[in-house]
Amino acid sequence: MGKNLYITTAIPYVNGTPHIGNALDYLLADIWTRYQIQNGKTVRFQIGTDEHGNKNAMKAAEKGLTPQQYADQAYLPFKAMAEKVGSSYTDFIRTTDMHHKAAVQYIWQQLKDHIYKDTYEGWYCTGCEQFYTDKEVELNNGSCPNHQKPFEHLSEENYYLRCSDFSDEIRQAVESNKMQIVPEFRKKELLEMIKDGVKDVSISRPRKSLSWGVPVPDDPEQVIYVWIDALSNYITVLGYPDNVEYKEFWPADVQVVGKDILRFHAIIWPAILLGLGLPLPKKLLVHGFINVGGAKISKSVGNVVDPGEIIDTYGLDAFRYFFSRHIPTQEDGDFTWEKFESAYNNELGNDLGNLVQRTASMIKRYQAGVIGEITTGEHDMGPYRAAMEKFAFDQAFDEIWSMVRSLNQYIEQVKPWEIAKARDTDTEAEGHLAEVLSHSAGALLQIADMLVPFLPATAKKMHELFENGVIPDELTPLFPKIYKHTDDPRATPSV
RNA sequence: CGCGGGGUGGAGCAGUCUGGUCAGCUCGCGUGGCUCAUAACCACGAGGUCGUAGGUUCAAAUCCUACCCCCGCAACCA
Repeated sequence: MGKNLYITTAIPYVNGTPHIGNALDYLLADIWTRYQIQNGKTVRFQIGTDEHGNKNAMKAAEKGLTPQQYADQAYLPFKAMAEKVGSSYTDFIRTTDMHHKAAVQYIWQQLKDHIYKDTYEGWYCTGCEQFYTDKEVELNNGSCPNHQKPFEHLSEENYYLRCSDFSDEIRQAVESNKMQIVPEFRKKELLEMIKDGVKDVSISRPRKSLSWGVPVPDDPEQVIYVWIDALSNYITVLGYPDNVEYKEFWPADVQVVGKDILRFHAIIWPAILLGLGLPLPKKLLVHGFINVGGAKISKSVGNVVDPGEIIDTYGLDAFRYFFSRHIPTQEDGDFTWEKFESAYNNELGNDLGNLVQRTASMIKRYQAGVIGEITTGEHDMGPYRAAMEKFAFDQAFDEIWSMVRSLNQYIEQVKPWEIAKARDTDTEAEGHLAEVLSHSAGALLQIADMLVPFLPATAKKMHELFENGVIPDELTPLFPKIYKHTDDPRATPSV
């Protein structure tokens, strides 16, 4: 049985700071990974950084560093971010790794039959050192907005990858779900895009316009452009080509990508793989963007949300909770501090946290903390698993929460506090009470199991609390109330 | 007529393929209950012409037609 699974995340360009979109990538992949591990699978989970390109070279020059020196520090915040959101990644790849660079050149050579040289013509700004599309030129009335200089019509030599060689194969793979694009509407979008075939893509730049990158083999005047360099990380990180262990993990089971980079992953990347004679990834999970208060996140608007700030204030599990339940996995989602805090206080605090608290507290109060024989929860895991399999994490949470609600209702119905009182007069009450409480503990353990992929720390605390048979002396609330962005209902109303 | 997604009580959504059992869920709001618990939990309730206008049908949120509005994509924009 194929027990080895592989999940990848897009590697961000290090020119810039990690943002919440990167965090979402890491989080989604991590949830899936933890779920699979919980089910006994072996999972490789890759993350990494894209470190070549002009922008990095320019940044480096500004700081008086070599590009490599710059990259050596610029990738660290991304690594820190992945760790901050609790990503249990197994591999971190940098495109400046020696092995990666060598592998990229090897890949180029393998693709030679599909590579040709051609002349690219377009509008160039000498200030930006890059080409602009006709549309952009038109939009800016023919001169570069950054440099106030007219665009020049230039031509340069580029190597091209003949993606068109693979048009039919790619389309067929998408249509048949051999390479499944999730969600379905992204698949439609893509099929529409490639219905007339896929276009060839330029995969190199002259050294003069791209100084920082992997040289094209046998042509020192050309440097490999981002596509082959960055996309191939998904296999080079596994050791491709020399370490045959890669075969145990490739093809990837899931590749997590943002909606903005779907087409690179669904067109160029498959073309590269097909050219190499490698199988295509089984699934591309396309997630949406996160808005803040209904607006796009942008630095100029000043509505940038720092995942670190959320985590430092509310805790890691609270962050993971909101972004996996209230940001739909496959569509755009909306973040506001008010929504976040309300979900934290009401759902995590009241529903789950309080349930754990009241159960533990009753066991302590009525049975000196001794739980007795725990009845395993019997909730039907089918719908939960189905939701997990199709990356409907919000639906998985709905399942978990319906269990939380049921348990609260159950406790309300059987009223353990009354049974406890009845013990003086009723000889059967003692046993009945023990049964009720151990049933509750069992249900909570099952809830904890379902929370493992999402809220690992919370799940662990719940396990520790109930599975040893004895409730520890000190009970600390799982999610203490925090009112920084919403009104505190406990506050004395000002008259 | 570029392509795709969507418009359901104050907010966020499900239901639409396979018409009736649909007007549902969560949050918020109101009333009551309870006291084990993090002012929590439980019950009940108010609130919607299911974007608009036509049509098909015994019956439409669900099918058909037209229109309005929002959003995404439209290939080198990491």
